[in-house]
Amino acid sequence: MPRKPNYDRNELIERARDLFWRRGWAGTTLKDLEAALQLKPGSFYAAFGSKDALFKLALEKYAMDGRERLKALAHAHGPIKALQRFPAMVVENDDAPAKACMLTKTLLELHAHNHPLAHEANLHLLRMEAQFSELFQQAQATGDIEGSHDPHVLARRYQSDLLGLRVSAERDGVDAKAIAAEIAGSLVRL
Amino acid sequence: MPRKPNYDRNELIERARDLFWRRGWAGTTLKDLEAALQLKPGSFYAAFGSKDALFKLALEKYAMDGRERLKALAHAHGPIKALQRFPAMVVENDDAPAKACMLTKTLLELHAHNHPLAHEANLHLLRMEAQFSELFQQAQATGDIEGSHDPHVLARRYQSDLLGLRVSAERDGVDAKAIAAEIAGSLVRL
DNA sequence: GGCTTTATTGAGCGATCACTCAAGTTTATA
DNA sequence: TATAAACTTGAGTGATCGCTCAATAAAGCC
Repeated sequence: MPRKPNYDRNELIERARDLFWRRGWAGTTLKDLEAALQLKPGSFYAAFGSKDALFKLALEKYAMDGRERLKALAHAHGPIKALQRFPAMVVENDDAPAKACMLTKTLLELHAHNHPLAHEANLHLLRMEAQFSELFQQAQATGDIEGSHDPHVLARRYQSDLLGLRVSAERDGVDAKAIAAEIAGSLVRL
Repeated sequence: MPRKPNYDRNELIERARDLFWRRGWAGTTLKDLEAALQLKPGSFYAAFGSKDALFKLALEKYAMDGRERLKALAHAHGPIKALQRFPAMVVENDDAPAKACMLTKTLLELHAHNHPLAHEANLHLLRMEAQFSELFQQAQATGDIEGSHDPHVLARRYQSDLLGLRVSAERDGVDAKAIAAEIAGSLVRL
C-alpha cells in the first residue's frame, strides 16, 4: 500500500560512517549529514531517529567491516600471516576516510562524557581483541608460534600496538608503513 | 598606575589544561571554562583572547610537563631505565584528568578539520620523539643497548607503542600496567 | 480511480555556541 | 585626593546546534 523510500539505507549508513569516521562525533553536524546523505531533516529523523542512533549504526558497520577483513585475511593466508599482514593493510588503505581507528576516535572523544557511544566503541574493540586472540591460538595449534605464550596476552599487546600504529598513521610526517612492518616482524620472533 | 588581576595566570592555564585534556576541544565549552577558572566572559577574553588561544597554552603546558618528567627520570636513573619506567609512570598517574595523551586526543579530534591546533599537537609529539631518540642514543653510548639499531627508528616505534598504550589505558577493563610492563620488557632485549 | 499509508519537504523551534561591550570597580601614581 | 589605567561584571550578540511538525507528494491495494 505504501510508498518506498528512494534511497538505499545501507549506502546512507556507509556514507554517514565515512563522515563520522573523518570528522568525529561533535565535528559532524546535521547539516553535514543532510548534505552527504541528500536528506532533509524530516526524512533524516524518519529514517534514523537521531544523530546518535545513526552514529551507532555507523560504528557497527565500521566494526563489522574490520572483523570481516581480518577473517578474510585469515581464510586466505592462515592465522599468523593474517596477523602479520593486517597492520600494513590497515595503514595502506588510501580510500579510507582516515588512518586512525574510528573506535579509538569515538572512545577518546566521548569517554570523559560517559557517552553511551564510548562504551559501544569499547565493546567493538573487545570483540576485535577476541578475534586476535583466536588467531593467536590457532597459530599456536599449527605450531607457527610458541605454545608457551598466553594468546590473550598476545592479543592485548597486538591490539595496543595496532591502536598506536593507527594514531601514528594519522600524523603528518610519520612513516606508518615502517612501524607496521616492525609490528609484523615482532610476530616472527615468537 | 593600574590594577593587578586577582588570579594566578599559570594556575588558570593548568586548570584549563585539565579540562581540555579530559573533555577535548569541542567538548569543553566556555561555560565550563568560566566555571572552572572562576572568570566572567569579559575577564576570560581580556586574559586569553579566545578559547583556541587558551587551548594552545594548555597544550604547551601539557607537552612541557611531559618533556620535563622524562628528563627528570633520565637524570635520576639514566637513559635506558628512564625509557623503561616512563610507560608505567604515565599509566599509573591516577591524578591525571585522563589516561590518554592530550596530544593524541587533540590530533584525532581536529586533524580532519585542518585545525591549527592539530598541527600544534603534532609538533609537540615530534619534540617528544626527538627526546626519546636522544635517550636511545645515550643508551647506546653507555652500552645498555646494541649500537646496531637506528635510534630514530627505535624512538618512532617506542612512541607509537606509548600512544597505543595510552589509548588502551583509557579503555575500561584493559590491564594497561601489563602492557606498560611488556613495552618496558621489550627494551631489555635490544 | 479512490483510499490508505508512508516518504518528502522546509520553515522554524528552543537551546546553546563562542564571544562582545558598555558600565562599574579597584589600584597605583601624581 | 584626583586621575589614569587596568580589571571585573553580566546582559546580550548573531550564528549554529539537534531536532519537530504540519503540509504535500507519491506509491501499492482494492
